[in-house]
Amino acid sequence: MHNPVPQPKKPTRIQQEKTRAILDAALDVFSKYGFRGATLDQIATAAGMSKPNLLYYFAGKEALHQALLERLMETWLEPLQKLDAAGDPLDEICAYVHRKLELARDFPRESRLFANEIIQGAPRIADSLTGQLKPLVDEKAAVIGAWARAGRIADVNPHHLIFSIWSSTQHYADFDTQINAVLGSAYPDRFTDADRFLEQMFRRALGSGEKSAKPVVSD
Amino acid sequence: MHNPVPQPKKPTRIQQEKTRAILDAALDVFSKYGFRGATLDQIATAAGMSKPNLLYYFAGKEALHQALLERLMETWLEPLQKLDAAGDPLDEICAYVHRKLELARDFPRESRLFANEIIQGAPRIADSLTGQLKPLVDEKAAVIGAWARAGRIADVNPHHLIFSIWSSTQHYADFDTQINAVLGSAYPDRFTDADRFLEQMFRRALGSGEKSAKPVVSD
Amino acid sequence: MHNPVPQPKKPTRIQQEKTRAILDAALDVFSKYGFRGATLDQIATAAGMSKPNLLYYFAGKEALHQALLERLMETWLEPLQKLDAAGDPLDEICAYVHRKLELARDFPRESRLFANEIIQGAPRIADSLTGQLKPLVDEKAAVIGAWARAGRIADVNPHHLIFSIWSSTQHYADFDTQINAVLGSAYPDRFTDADRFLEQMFRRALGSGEKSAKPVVSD
Amino acid sequence: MHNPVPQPKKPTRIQQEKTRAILDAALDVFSKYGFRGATLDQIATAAGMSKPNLLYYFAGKEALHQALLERLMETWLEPLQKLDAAGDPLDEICAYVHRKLELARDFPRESRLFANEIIQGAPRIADSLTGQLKPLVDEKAAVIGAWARAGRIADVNPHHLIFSIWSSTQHYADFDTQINAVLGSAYPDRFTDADRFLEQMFRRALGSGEKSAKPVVSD
DNA sequence: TATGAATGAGAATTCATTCAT
DNA sequence: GATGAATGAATTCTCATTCAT
Repeated sequence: MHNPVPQPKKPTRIQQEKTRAILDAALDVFSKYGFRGATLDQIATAAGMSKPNLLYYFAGKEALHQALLERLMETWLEPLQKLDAAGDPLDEICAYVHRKLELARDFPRESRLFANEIIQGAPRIADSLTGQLKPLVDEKAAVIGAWARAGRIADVNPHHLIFSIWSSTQHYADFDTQINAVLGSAYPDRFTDADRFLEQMFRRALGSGEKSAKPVVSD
Repeated sequence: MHNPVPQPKKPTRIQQEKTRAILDAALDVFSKYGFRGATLDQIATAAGMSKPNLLYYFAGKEALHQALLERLMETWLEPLQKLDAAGDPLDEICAYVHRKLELARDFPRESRLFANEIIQGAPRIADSLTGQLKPLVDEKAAVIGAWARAGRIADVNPHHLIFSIWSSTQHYADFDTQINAVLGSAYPDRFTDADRFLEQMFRRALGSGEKSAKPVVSD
Repeated sequence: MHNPVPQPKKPTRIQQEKTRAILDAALDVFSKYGFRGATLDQIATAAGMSKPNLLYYFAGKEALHQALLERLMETWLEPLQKLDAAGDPLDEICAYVHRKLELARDFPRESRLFANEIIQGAPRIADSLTGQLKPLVDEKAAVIGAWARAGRIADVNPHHLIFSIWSSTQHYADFDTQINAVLGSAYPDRFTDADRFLEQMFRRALGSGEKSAKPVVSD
Repeated sequence: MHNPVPQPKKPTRIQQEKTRAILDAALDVFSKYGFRGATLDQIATAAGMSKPNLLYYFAGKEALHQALLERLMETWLEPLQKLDAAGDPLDEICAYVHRKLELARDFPRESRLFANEIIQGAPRIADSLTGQLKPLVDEKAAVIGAWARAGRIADVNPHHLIFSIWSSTQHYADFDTQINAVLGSAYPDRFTDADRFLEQMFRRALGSGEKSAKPVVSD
């Protein structure tokens, strides 16, 4: 009965623009208020259109949220996918940390949307977690585990290492408000410092002890 | 107009019990669904009473949420307050990590309530952040900074160190669903492994290089 | 989440009255406009209360409609259930016709509600049709069939006889508007004439030929 | 303001085809869901065109429904019009029954559309009922009445006889769902049996008693 | 003609809060 | 203290209709 813009062929220019505008507005609102807290009114207003018009492009609130999450998942998995078993262990891991931090800096709304969803039990994304995320994490954890067993990095639990990378980077997006409150808005360039700190931390934590090839120069 | 609890002097036992039950139920529901997603019906049912009865004890949804957050703030600040400038730097920091992880394990609902609030811009807790949290963090950051400058720990940015401790520990409460999805429900005792991993990580990251007093033997 | 008047014990007086008023109003409106055509606004207004108040007693439009249909089914089956295999065939059948016509006269709204539901494919009552109605009809059709085979009534198809009784009696309720238009509102006492006509018709149709025991005196 | 079909002179073939398609689709949908329950979306989809396109041919939902009813009325009156005062009374009446049953078999959607309209108070067809239907019925009732007074058929109330013919035949279209539920989908050829039954019934009911010219042999 | 786009007027339902007992 | 009853203000979603091309 609903007519979700039948575009078996090619989406019109106007469709693309509107869709983009809606998704952007929805990301804004959902990431700020959560699924239940967000209202279509807010989103429609933010997207510069009427509510029925918004519903002309997306079947409903749920569908809109879903569309956001789906687009998000790819972006979210990509940094870890790039972790290369053939690369230098420490460099690979630090590069991963770096990419994740960039994501937090450049896509904080996406990060918060994701965080909101997970915190509330992932009712709308649970499948992707076990279907896409888990296999990828297991695969990369195996890579890291192999590095550790080979003595190329310190002997750490790979899964928990990944968790600590996730949390310490995403924190800058998700808990932005708190960081602002603590650092003050005058604090310049928190991401540069965060990047430096995290690289230093993970490099030292994982470096195989005494022979830290690349001594981190902090400050 | 509203008469929260008539006698400020001695709250009846019944009053205390009811209040306790309501706060517990509210914590359950708010932490799971967020402020807007939670309904007084859910909370009242979970607390085993009628909605009007609940509203006899708390002036409204907002007030109930506020009460939870206020109680929470103390608990939340305590571990950091215990960080002792006079203690051994590494031990103090590791003890802090440990206490935070215990909080995440023992009070995951509180952690999620807090996370929900922060992610959504802390509309109801902003004052506490700048009024209570910031001063404390600044104070302890100064302590850590002094340790670093004295060469007693590695030269790290104290604020970002604190952020990384917060995030990597709270992650086990806030992103519990995701961790479950990745580790599988069969994974035993994730907190033990997390504790071991985090201690190892922070000890290596902060240890002043070659003379790591307490070499952590994981596994 | 919904609190459909938790009356595990005994419904309050006020509950009974309101429930009664709502069901009555709903019958009015549903029978006149069909399920989709009826609005809760209409029903609530007709019941003399606000829409949310109505929804305090019934979980929703669907549930309200369902409640009506369920109450209806009993009433609707009763006349046929009374058809007694041990009675005089013609008398039994004529009594059934009579009872059905009385129902049409006294409960036209119920009849129209039922008709509306059936005409539209019985989406909300299909189960009752095959679960309750069919067995009963089959049973009574067997009785009639036995009478016919025994030569106690004319040899008619019992199922189609039942259909003709249903249709010719319910017609006076369901097609009331049309009958009014044809007969004019001045026509007195259409049910008396209908009763006389139907009794005559079925008696002659079923009477075993020449020896019509009870000659019908029409006019 | 609205320009239904510009050229009243020669409707294009395309116009005719579209109009036909729309009316057919509308009949489908209206007869199944009632006026309020039907949506233009459904109808447009069923007619294989867009909603605005449909509205190019018909001024609105109301107008479309009206158009259907008007076309219907002729078809609906025809069988009764053919009742010939000069024919054999019993044969004429049975032929009428037969034609009505054929209509029910061949045009069940039309029958249900009509039934829906009447049951809901005929808000959109009341005029036709008193303007066209009533005169015709009165005329034919007079014919039947004359036959009865002349002793050519049993002495029955002509109007109620007509009602019983209407109801017992249309029942097979309008209450199709119920009949299916009772007879089961395996029941073959219900219209043949219905025809036999109804002919038998009306012939016996109207036959002038002892000298039933054409004894009906059922089964 | 035809259709993608847009919308205002409902309609169902939810929910925090108030009232009365 | 406690609760059944009630409601106004949303909030999501539907749908007939209109607009612009």
